[in-house]
Amino acid sequence: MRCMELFLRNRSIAVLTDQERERLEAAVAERRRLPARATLLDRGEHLRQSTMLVTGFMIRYIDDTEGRRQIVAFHVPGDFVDLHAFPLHVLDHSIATLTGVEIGIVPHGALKRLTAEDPDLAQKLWGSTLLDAAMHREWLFRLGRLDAVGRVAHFISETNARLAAIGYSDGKAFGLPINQTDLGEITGLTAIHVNRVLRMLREERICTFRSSRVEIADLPRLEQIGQFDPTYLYLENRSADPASPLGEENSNG
Amino acid sequence: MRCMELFLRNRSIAVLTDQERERLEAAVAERRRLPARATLLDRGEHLRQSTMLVTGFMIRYIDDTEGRRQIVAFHVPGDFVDLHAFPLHVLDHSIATLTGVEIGIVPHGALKRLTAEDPDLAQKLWGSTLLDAAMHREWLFRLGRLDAVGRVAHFISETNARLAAIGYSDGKAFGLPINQTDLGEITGLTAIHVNRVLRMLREERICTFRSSRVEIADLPRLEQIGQFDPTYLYLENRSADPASPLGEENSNG
DNA sequence: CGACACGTTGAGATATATCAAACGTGGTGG
DNA sequence: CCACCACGTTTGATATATCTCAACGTGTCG
Repeated sequence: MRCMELFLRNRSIAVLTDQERERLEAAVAERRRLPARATLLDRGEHLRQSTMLVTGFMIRYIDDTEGRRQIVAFHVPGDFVDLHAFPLHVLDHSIATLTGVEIGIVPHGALKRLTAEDPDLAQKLWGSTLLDAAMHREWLFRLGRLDAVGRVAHFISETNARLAAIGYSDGKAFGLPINQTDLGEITGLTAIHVNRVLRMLREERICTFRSSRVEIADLPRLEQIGQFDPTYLYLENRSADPASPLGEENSNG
Repeated sequence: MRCMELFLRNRSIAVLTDQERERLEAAVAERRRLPARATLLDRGEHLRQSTMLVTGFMIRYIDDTEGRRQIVAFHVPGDFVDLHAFPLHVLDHSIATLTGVEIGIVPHGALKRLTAEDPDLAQKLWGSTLLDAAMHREWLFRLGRLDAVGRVAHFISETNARLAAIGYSDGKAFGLPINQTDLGEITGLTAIHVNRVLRMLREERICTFRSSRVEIADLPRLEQIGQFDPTYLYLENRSADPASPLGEENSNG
């Protein structure tokens, strides 16, 4: 797949023209693979390039003084994982892979040229980083206002919607290559409590999460428990682009 | 004071040239006052302008289904409160004043022109919205990984650092015009528990918060309890710009 | 002076964390 | 092919942080 294939797919703001997508594709200097559970970069590093996630899953996180981490973002294919390093230069958090990934490297010099030449594209790139900020805010809501079940339900609902937008979920089932510890680091819970929450969701016939696969039995109920309202994702519609050649290749464990 | 006086003051990324600041100042179409505890805009509104906060304090927040709100951002003078509405058009949260405020209104048309003509300025504006995103991430860390005392200590430390950067704190005391309920909505706690946390901080001689004024007795201790590391604020240095004509005018109740 | 917002305190309930242990299960080496 | 190991999951018992409910105090402003 081409690097920029999924970038901003199905987002209502910042719809890329074919030409813009072409230009971004041309800005990719290098394509690389990384193994699962590898650190891409650490907090404080100075960056001269940004990373487009083409396949696989990544996270951004902040460690506390005892080394326990808080995951602050979960990334899916098509996410420009650290585009914010272009204006910011130094990042305040670390980035790691969850699965094996394919990434495209875009040098900041190329971005500088692109954005200087094309203010519309610049604004769309800007907008794409603000989608992450919108997600951060929703995560703040999740941590600050929802209880354990709500948080897990919210995360699953959100991920379902995001994956559906890029053709990785059919709307009720998808591969989610994380374990219960990760889920705890996302939702601010212990892995043990996550386990109990998952059992509850399973027993209530709302949703199951086993061997890296989510199956949603009762989506309305799940979204209601998570108080999930997808407007903050700025999605065009909630189904995948049928032109997008994505099948069942996403169930990686 | 001029509208853009404090914008990006003492931030290590995105240092504005005098000319850039002048241009932004010229883009201000209107200056306005709003009373305390007033809604500036509601989630979902379509915006054609953005708001520079000149004096006073504002918040951004998301309501849950029962109307309890989670504050997702706290804004101080010099913050471009909803600049992200320029690329995003529609916001996913509401914005309100805490105190009476003076604001400067900047039409998106003017921003469109400025950013098209001046890619460097565009990148700095972009960067300024990413500072908010960095703060969101730190807030996620706060909610996800810190206990009640830690969260309150972190917020006070952060606010101290931000206010010091614009000359509103001398490094250990500042006006903070919020009540304990607000503090609970920021830290994901009940007002009652915030009260107990504050008592603890007071009794331990770390910090007091009374009648809208914070006095920090033991800053290292406070910052350690809050695991506060200010790198995510991207501050040039931690003291105020001495050229900035700010005195004791900030203790509003 | 009374009303109202905000702060303070106490007692009890509850959600989540912690500690400890057992249970798969897939992968690896013998 | 089997034994074993590492990792993730599951469960139980107990501890603890925070919430909830209820009441009372305090200051400010009309």
